[in-house]
Amino acid sequence: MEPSKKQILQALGNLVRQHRTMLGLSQEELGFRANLDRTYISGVERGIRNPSLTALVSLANGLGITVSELLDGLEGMIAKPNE
Amino acid sequence: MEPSKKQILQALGNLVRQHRTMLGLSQEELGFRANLDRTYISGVERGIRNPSLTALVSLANGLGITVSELLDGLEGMIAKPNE
DNA sequence: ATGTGACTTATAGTCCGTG
DNA sequence: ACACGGACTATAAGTCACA
Repeated sequence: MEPSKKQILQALGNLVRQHRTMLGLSQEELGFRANLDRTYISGVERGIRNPSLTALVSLANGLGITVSELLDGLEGMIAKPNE
Repeated sequence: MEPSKKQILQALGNLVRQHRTMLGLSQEELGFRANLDRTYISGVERGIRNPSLTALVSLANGLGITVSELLDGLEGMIAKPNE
């Protein structure tokens, strides 16, 4: 089964928020570190933004991790009804 | 030092091509598996496309790996003049 | 089988605000 | 500190014909 776009983006949002709060950062602070707009971070965490690879690298950078680390476990976070 | 957009996209292109050829797939076959146009795959491998997260997931899917696995080592592939 | 240029439509990403 | 919206510009998505 192909994961839906919505599922993918929500999984990303959860991962970003998880990492951000683990570091005790505000969305604003992460935005500053990642060179991305505050409202954009908000959109990513809410699962309504679909960042480009370069934006993902910026995000990971702001979180002090690699993009591979940021996305680790993403597919596993997607609910699989029956498999 | 912040990696440039060009460096990031070329690193991705190398990774995709690496994985694809390792599987003995043509761009066309990968395109079919990933539900992406053949010429889009070509653009990604040449580093002139900046795929969204959802496109990256499609690509990884077509390669039979996770998006984290696909992007593993990306930052390390970027030349670091002096560090 | 692939590289490439061109093209239209969708959306990434920014900036201004509000509660 | 964050969710959310409107409006905007830059760029990604997706496809095509041709070398």
